Amino acid sequence: MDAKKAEKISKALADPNRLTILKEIKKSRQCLYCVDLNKTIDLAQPSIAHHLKLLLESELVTSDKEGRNVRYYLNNKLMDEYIRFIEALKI
Amino acid sequence: MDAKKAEKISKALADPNRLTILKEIKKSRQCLYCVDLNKTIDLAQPSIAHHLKLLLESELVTSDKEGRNVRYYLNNKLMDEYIRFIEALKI
DNA sequence: TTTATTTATCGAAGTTCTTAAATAAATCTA
DNA sequence: TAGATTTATTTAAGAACTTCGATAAATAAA
Repeated sequence: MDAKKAEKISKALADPNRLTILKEIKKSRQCLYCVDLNKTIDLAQPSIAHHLKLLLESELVTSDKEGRNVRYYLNNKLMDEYIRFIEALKI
Repeated sequence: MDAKKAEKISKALADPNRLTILKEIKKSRQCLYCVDLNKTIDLAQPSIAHHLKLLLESELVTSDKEGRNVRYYLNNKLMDEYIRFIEALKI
């Protein structure tokens, strides 16, 4: 992973609501419907949509559509790559 | 590590110049003088001082003074804690 | 087909971040 | 002590980010 990618992922992780979203996806086991987040997180719907978009753009999460719902998944592989980047910073 | 701390570290990592600084500290083996960064990074001195301050506040780096110079060190232990936080996000 | 539900987009306001010039503070050297 | 070097602080401008209301788009349900 290059620094530009690590920067983007770090940015995606640098917000309390986005960290909460990631935890919620994990809690939901494997996937999560967007509509459920609206109940959990105290933000207006467009704000949540915005955060999900950033998470998707960072590729930390993936998604697919099921009717009018959207399912979100954690990208464990990318998280591992990010971890390896941080590891490589260490002495 | 709690989410608030992880958020702060993520913020510290979410900038290209700060990532470069971390790499330079690593490259310098163990420690780095601030004055050397001014030669390596194409930023004004106050900007570099600002980034170093953020890195110190995140605790990703530590420092000590040697005369009028300042030495910077990577905080490997905190990096490990951060890595564990990311690990815990995975499913 | 009309209505309801879910998600996305646009635009604007407020906040935070990045950067650098000016300058101060600390310490070294001559 | 006077001047040079290194680092920190203040202030301000511009860029980027977060948030939400309004609204659009897509699809499901009645």
